[in-house]
Amino acid sequence: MSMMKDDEYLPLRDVVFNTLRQEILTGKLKPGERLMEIHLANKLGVSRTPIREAIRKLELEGLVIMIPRRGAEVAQITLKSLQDVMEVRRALDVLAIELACERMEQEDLDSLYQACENFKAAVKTKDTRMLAEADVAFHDKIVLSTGNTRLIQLVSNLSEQMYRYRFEYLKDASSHEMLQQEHLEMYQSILKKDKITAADVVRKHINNQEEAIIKQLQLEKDDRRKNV
Amino acid sequence: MSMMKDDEYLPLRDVVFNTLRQEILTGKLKPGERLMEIHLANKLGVSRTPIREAIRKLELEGLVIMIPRRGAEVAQITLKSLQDVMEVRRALDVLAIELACERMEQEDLDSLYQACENFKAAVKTKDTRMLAEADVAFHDKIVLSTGNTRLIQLVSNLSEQMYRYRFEYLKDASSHEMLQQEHLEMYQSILKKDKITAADVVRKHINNQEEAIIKQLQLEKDDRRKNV
DNA sequence: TTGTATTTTTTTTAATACAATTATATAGTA
DNA sequence: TACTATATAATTGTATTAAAAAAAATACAA
Repeated sequence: MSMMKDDEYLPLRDVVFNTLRQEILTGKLKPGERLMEIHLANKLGVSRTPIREAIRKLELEGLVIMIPRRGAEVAQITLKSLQDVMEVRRALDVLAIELACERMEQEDLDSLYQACENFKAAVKTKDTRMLAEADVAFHDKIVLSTGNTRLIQLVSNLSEQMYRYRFEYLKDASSHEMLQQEHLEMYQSILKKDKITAADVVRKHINNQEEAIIKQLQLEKDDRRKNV
Repeated sequence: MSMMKDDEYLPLRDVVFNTLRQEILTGKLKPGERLMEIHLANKLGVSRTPIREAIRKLELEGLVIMIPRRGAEVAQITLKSLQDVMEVRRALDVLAIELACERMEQEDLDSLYQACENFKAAVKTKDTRMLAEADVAFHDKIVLSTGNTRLIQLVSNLSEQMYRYRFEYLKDASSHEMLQQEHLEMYQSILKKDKITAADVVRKHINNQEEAIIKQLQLEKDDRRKNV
């Protein structure tokens, strides 16, 4: 009698997909690094088939670049690609918060306030990982409240991709206070159903992040120049 | 048949991907229809491997729903899914035209005007296929002029998905004049670099389309009720 | 007839085998 | 040395095979 918790079955291709995705987002797999099938298959203890299927999905997500008959490699992080992502994210986050102003129920609002508080607590701990999670949780609540499946999917995708850049940036403690303040402003404007202010805050929020990340990228570049 | 230039080599998986995608978008493959590997492999004269890889990509695009160990089927068209897509598209098309106002060069503007004229010509022919192509061409020019790779990818994806709904709707000749008029207004506002008007026209454009498509969906529903 | 086991078939999943292509190393030549 | 040609190895692309699971068909009992 197998005590079946078999509900949690995930095809190997999806396990591989999630694994590779995570490694790319956190930087374990570096930009430009080649994804060789046999190599990955051995490393993960599976055959090439699920590896290939996972790579197809990563390709469509833009995390991986395919060159026919040469294979896949981790997409580069460039200033341009960052700006492209941010431009789109800004538009979608503005849409999300505008819809949230229309559609959030009292229950959602309470839960959003709680997320604000959680972020505040995370700032105090200075644990980057917790901070990142609290930040994601806050933004997720807004996007989820729109009820728009497509939007939810796209934003979660884009914002996860940003972690390729953002994770480093969150280590800079000087910005934490500001993030916290902006979260509160977002909450308040949604509470007042004030779309215009809400949109402004979001834009400011994204702009700040973009700026901070660009600074980070610049630093890395300088480092490379010095150290190599 | 190897009459294709070696430069234009496309892996079978991509050929299959494009083929299936097109069949879903045009409705040859109907919502809910199962995509069975051996069947498709025989039909397209390839092995199952490229079929599977193509299905993974369609899955990520949202055109196909995967049920583990049961297989893939064509995603359903519902009023909700249409509204979700349109909500996102509206935001991204507004972004695109705003960026176009900033970034279009004289050359691009001329080419956009040409696209307007082409659409006008297509309206006269009353050939739905030509009309659809001319419409896509016009919108593509705007999006491409932004130079934002990510945006280009997302919009092309979303707008193609709309063809699942829109193709039928374009058969309704009564809307053609209006579409043509709206294209011209877009061109003119980009020419004047008038973001606000441009954004308004785009919103109106999308709203009109959404409305028309909803009407179509409603009709189909009524038809089914009567005929079955 | 209805409901439940049991077997068979179909289908997906995963691994493996083979072919085609590209990258790399080596040897020969000017 | 620099360059080309050729052989060799590594890697991707495609097909096939084998295993696992689900669906369908069948048989049997109430």
